[in-house]
Amino acid sequence: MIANKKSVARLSRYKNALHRFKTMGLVRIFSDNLADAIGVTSSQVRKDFSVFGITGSKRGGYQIDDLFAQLNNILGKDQIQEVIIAGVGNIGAALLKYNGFEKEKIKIVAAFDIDAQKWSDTAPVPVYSLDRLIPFVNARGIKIGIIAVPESAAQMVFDRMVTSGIRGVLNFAPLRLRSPKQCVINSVNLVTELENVIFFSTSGQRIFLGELEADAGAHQVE
Amino acid sequence: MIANKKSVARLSRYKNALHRFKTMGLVRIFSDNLADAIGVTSSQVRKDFSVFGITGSKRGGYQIDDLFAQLNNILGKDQIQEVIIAGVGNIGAALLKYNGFEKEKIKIVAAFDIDAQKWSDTAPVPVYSLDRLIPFVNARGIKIGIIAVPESAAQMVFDRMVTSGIRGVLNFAPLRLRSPKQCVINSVNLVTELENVIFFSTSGQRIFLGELEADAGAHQVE
DNA sequence: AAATATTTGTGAAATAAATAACAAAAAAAC
DNA sequence: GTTTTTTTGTTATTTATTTCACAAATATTT
Repeated sequence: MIANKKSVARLSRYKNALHRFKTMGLVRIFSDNLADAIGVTSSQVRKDFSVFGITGSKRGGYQIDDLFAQLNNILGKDQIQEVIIAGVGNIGAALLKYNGFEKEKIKIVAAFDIDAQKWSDTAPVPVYSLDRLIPFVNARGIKIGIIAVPESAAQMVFDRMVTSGIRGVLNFAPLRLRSPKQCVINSVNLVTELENVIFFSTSGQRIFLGELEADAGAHQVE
Repeated sequence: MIANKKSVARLSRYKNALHRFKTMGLVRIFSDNLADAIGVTSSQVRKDFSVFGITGSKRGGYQIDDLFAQLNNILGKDQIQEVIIAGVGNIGAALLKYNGFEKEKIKIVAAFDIDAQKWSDTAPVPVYSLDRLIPFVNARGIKIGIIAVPESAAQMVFDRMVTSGIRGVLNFAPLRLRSPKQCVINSVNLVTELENVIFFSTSGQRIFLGELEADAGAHQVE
């Protein structure tokens, strides 16, 4: 099984589309439908499934419930994933309130901030001092963290996360994090994402965009 | 000039690193330094520059000020880009307050929401009824929009944006937008980004991650 | 029950992207 | 002023990803 980042991201998108097909009352689905729903080719869908060992039935397509279960299994949805956030500023606070995670069995169990004003034991998701990050993560065995602190604090926070046993980080700070220990990092830079839109919609680069059904989902409709 | 999404995203990252080098007092820089700063190879840096027609001096490297100006020029930073947001929920509100856009000459000039409670003419960035989106964008000639509304409203909002003349959209709703008119779409799905981290940090996929210095910046440090 | 139509699964081919390699240029050293 | 060293710019190579194409399988129709 040789997965790449894009194929995993697509699995997530298939699952999303699948959910909508299911609510529409469908029971089975074909690679063609999924392809159309997320904007890739049907070959791509089948190849992705092949990579992850997902199989359907020839001529019969895929049973939605079954496919859904397989995707959830691959994406680690058999159990709730506990996640922590460092930084309760604009982005951190938005993620805390965001209700899209819950239905994906992702649970933000705590947030940490340097600002005492933000601390709260009683909030729906408690907010603690950054000093409590390491013991908390250690004690709870949390493996995933989100970095939503300013750039200047990001490396320090990341170091603490890695020290405390976190193995994967979603990073919103615009810099390259470094660590002596192994840790998966996925960085999202909102400014860059917007700059991309600006570049491709204002430059004469139209021709090449059609092929740009890329990672984050950039595409051009005709 | 054959740009792809990744190369444009990297330009943005080079610029960021460059800014830090400049504040450190440096005047010139080599492809090696930039590569190290953002985590790619120096070949990649030079190749990117080559694609966009950026040149330095052999053995002399690049003058930071000059390079900075060229990058800004390519990324359309010679003039302020006016942007609107649809949806003032968690993510929309966070983006409104986010101060990372301003220094990139991106200005959010208005937001639109269906909820009258959120309307305000006097806020730093005014929030209007969604009904005012089309005339506002039309009158001001806005070309870039951000979609931060729930999935169920996203297609409708997108249609209005395209109708009103918007040519590029940064979309946070988890679905594929469709339009009969040409429009650049860049979709960011926060759940998917986090799922990616979870997948690669919990599965035994370590081996392939090293090569995964991908689009959104995912990488694994040793 | 046989014939037909459709869709999967997967290697092969094509395309795209990243890295390596190195000649040419220009600082720096001598 | 010549030699040496270093770094760019670009072409060639390698690696990664997507698409094509079609045999094999199985619903559906007759």
